[in-house]
Amino acid sequence: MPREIPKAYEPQLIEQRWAKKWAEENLFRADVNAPGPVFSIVIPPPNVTGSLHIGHMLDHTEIDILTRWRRMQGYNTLYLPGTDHAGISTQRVVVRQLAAQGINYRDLGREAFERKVWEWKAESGGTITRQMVQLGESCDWTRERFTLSPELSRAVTEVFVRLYEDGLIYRGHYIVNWCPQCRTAISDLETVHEERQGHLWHIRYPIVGTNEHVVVATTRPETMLGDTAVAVHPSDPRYQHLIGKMVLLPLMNREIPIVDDFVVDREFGTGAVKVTPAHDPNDFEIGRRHNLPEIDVMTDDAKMSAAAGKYAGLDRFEARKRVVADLESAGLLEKVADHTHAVGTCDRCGTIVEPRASTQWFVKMKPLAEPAIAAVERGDVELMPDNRRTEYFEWMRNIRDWCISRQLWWGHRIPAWHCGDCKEIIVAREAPTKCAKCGSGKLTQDPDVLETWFSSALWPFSTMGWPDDTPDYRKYYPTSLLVTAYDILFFWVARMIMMGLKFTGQVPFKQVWMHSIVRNAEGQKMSKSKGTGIDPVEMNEKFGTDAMRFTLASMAAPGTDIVLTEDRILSYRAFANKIWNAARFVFMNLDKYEATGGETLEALASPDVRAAAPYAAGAEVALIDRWIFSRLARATAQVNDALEHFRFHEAAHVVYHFFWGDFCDWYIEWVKPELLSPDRTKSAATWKNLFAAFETALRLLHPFMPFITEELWHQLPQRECARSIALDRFPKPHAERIDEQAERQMLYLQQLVNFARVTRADSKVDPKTKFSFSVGNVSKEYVDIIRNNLEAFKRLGGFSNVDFTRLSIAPDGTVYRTQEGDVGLRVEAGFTVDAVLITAEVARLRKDIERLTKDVASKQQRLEDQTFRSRAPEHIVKGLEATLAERQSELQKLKERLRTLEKNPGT
RNA sequence: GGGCGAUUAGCUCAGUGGUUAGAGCGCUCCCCUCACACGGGAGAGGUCCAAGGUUCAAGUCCUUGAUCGCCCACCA
Repeated sequence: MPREIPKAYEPQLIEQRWAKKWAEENLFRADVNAPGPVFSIVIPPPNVTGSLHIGHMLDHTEIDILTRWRRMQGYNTLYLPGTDHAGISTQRVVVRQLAAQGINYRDLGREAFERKVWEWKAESGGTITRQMVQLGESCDWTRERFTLSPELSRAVTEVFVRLYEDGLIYRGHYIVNWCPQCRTAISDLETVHEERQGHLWHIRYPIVGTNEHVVVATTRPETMLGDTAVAVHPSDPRYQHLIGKMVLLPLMNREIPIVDDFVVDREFGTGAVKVTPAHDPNDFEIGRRHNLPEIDVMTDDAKMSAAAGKYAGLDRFEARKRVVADLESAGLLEKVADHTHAVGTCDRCGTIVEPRASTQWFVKMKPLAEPAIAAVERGDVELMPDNRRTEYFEWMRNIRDWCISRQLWWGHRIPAWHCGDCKEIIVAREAPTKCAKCGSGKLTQDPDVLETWFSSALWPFSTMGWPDDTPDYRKYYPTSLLVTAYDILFFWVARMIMMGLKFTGQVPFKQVWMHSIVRNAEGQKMSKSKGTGIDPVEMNEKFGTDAMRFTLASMAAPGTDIVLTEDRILSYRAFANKIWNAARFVFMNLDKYEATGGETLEALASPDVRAAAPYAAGAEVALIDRWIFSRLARATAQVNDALEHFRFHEAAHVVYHFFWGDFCDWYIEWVKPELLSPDRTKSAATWKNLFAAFETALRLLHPFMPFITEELWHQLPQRECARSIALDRFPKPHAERIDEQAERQMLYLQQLVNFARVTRADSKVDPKTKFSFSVGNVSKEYVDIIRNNLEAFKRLGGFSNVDFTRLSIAPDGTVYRTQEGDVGLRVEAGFTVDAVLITAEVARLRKDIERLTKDVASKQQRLEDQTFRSRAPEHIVKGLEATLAERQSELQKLKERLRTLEKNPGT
């Protein structure tokens, strides 16, 4: 029955179909009872608000390639999908949406708002998982997780309570980074420092009871409204006499002391610093040491508060202008200098963060960090690439306590209750009914939620059912590998290691592979919101997911960031098209073969066709078949090795060149006529070999291009694992099929064919022009090779006949060149050599001679060098000697050829 | 202020101390040959950022510098 294969490869027609089927059939469902070593991997959970961007696509491509590869190798595989509730991001999205409807979320109230978010999540929260299904990612959808689900929330509460009980969580009043837009505290990591052009204002503070003043310098003049001291260095001679005196705070007319403190840098500014304990981390510490009051002069949304006197109600930057203007008119502004400094901005919204004293929950990190450092030092967790280890250690050794509370409504509510009567704080797994201390029933739960990364830190074990001891947990934890971009090493990876060790006593994953970030042509991080990104969904629709995956894999070399361009994707789409058409060739010929009564398909389709390859038609296996299976075995081994080491680009490169270069350009072209040969023995053997090679190549390609390989696989008359190629086995490296001799001999024939093509191209004759080929002083081995492969050799080289009778190279040859050592050949062409050929040939000869002469000279010199001979390993010296001999002989022949041409330009 | 990375063909990038430094795209020439013009064939194109050093041998290791980029950092 003829197979219907559309002429052009159209990924749109096949990808959706398979994606749907794979998901519907739960094809990639993990089974704890299945045999094989475990390969488990949890997805870095994308934001539930999100849609797939190019970074996810890279991440997921790498994960899916590895997962499919391991699965095909017989591993018990789990790729666990899920999403993150993404506290701030999600809340912002819904707040904005409500605002668009004219609703202020605060008016709605907490519970109603939370309901709105859940509604929103139910409606539009699944975008990214839908996209993942469309991409055909081989994850187990029955195990999909969400950080804010009841199950995972239970794990979060458990962790919080235990950390609190262990004294590792505390509530305290400190300076935190406050985002006035998100109206919450954010962690140090969520604060992005940006260099900004600003000013340094020098302000005179009059000293009480004198006509003197002290000049302080500040980048944030509006905070002076909250100043409670001026500080100088204890041993600064300029200010010794002022320590202990009072200054009159301008504009506020408040008397504040001059204190001495070691943190003051005498070199900076004037050496005197205004102290605003409520709005600066340094000042906060000074305030603590000197018992200074804190005056918070701002509100949650960074307007000036009542404490700012007449500036109350102004936006902080407006207040800055007014304060500066007022100081100036009071004659208290000494000077304004340009000053570049780092300004903290909110990771999520870009708003300038306000350092602000506030009461928050913190995790004490040192005790958690120590074992996590040790685990990486021991190699229990392998961080790769290696240079990331340094970063990790550096950060972990200088780790600071982690502010985990957020003034948001969307997230895990902190499991702490405040007693309205005695102010006791009760941290518990379940809501208490009365105060543990005073028995009061007036308990209110802490309003704050935990920051998103707190629950993410538990992801590798919370997803496995922890704190229960579940079969999944026992089977798949610790996970085998984490694949993620390097930019969340601190946010996520480090915290997972700490939490994993603390709560499971094990590392959460054995290996971490941190890949690069994808950038656009301008080198910026791709971002949908900035419009600078390549949208992977669009690209997938345009070029196909397979092409997109292959492109990303081919560019995923470690070290540098990836710059993605459309023409690159296009070239891998062409590769997919090539695969498609190779398959068409196979299938069309198979139809013809069947129609002419060829061997039954059963023979070809037998499961062990691939195991027993290569096949012989007669007494011996043909050179071409030995060769292709050797190449295939080599490619397989290389792919395995590359993937073991996360060298996706190398693996992609290998399969690309195997399939296109070896399989299509040479193998298929070579065996073409034999497929329909009337000699049934021959055609049957050829078919078996072609089948085995093609089918194996599809399996080799499958992890990289799952859709096209699945589609074509199902057109094959194969029987084993008929359900999906993804459940079949990955090719074996078959070391016994690697055949150096066959590869060398094939290379020789390829060179001869290539030589004929060059001659044809240079001479500008009709490409169909046939040459007659004559063998010169070719050794018997190679004469036999030509003889044994005569049909293909003549066809691919375009030779009308091959003359084996001459035993020496004729001096009147039209074209003459050497290839293999002493091997020569001669081509007689049935055309008149014209000037173009001569010119081209002479030019090339001269160039080659020049290059070779230099090369030979340098090699001779090397070999004469006694130090080289005595110190270099023997195989290097021997190799060099052999190469030199080869080059010398080649050079000699080129020179002869040049002389012939010059002497006899007419021939 | 620390730390990290990059600099190789026109472009985007590989390159694991060793013998003539590679790929894809682009470019030039020829070919719509019955799987594929998303194709076939043949080419051109590189003082590997600079200067020193280590080594028998350096694109590769070391030092310094230049340029670009990133990360970390409470200097007002």
